[in-house]
Amino acid sequence: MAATRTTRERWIEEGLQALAAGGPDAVRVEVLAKRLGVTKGGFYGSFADRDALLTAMLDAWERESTDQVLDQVEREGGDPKTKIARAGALTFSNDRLLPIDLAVRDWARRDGTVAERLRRVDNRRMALLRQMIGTFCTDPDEIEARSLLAFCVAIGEHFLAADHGDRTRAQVLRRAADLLLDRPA
Amino acid sequence: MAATRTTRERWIEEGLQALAAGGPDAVRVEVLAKRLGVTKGGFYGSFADRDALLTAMLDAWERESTDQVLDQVEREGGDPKTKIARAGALTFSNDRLLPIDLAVRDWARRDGTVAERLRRVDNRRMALLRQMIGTFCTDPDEIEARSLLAFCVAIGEHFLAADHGDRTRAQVLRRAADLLLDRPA
DNA sequence: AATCAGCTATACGCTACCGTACAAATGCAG
DNA sequence: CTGCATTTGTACGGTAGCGTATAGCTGATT
Repeated sequence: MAATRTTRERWIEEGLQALAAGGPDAVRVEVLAKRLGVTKGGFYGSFADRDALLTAMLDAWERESTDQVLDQVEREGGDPKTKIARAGALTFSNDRLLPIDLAVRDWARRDGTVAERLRRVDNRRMALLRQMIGTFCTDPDEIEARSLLAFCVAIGEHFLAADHGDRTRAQVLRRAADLLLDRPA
Repeated sequence: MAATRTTRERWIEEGLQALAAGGPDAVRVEVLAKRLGVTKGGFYGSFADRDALLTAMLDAWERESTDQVLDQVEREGGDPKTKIARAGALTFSNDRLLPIDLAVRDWARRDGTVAERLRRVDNRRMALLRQMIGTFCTDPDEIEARSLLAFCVAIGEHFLAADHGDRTRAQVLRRAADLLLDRPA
């Protein structure tokens, strides 16, 4: 084969960038082509249509945000708190994955199949959070509540525009994490 | 004048519904016209262009989610906890306002002027939260952290797809609220 | 070097929109 | 009832995007 697989991945990657920057409506074949420095001619050799690209993008995103992150966490080892902290950092402090993640979340509100994928991803992340919070908290209901709070703040933070007076957002977040993780102020 | 003002508001309302259902890209003049049972002919009598409608929609949303909610809360009175709870309910349990709110949040990530409006709205809501949490918490840093947590969970909840085993989302949220508001389990 | 799969450019038809122009309908003021 | 302002329908030109067809190019295999 000549050079099949390089380009298919480049369409997906460029599509994910467009998704992150402008939502699913911004994923336009001709725009991606221009950004890749080609015309859309070859696109339909790799994908049946625009929808097939969107599906492939979601496949790539799902794989990258679960297995890939979890594999890396396991490989690097460490105690539970360290591991979960690293898993969080790999997703929510990742300049590449975070904007895609947020875009997918909004997309999921309008598309059932996207919501289904997001559910799979979020369930794996919640499992990690439960595990981490379970290291210092015994009541299962409270573990669940704290995990939800932690997840919601990790996501919701980016959808919130409020100021905090003298404090920076990062300072307030640090204090919030202290509360959730039962660390003394 | 014949019937100028009735229709302008109907365009805005239909636009907000479209925004809630499909994001800003779904606000299309010809689509709204069809849904209103007219053609787009009259649209350009009320609005210079599509962008003017988007601005008017944001004006209406901003007014409705701040002054209007706060006025109603003040009118009905009650102690601080009751008032803030009602303010929250008027926004986040409002089948009309909530989807618009979420759509605006995603929009704000991509548009500076929208982000600026959201900032104004969120700051007023945060002020309410601080006030409520200040009734039982004295450390200002902790008030800020708890307020942020509360706000993030109110928003983030809707961008999260995770399950909770036997529990319902509502049950977990109740327990999370207990934690944030220092209510014993 | 010849071959051939697979990318690339170009051109086409089609649809959905935007914004404009203008004539017809409509409904209120006097 | 008449006149006038405003809305409405229709038609138009223009842009952007999808998906198809097809011919040209390119680089790996033989």
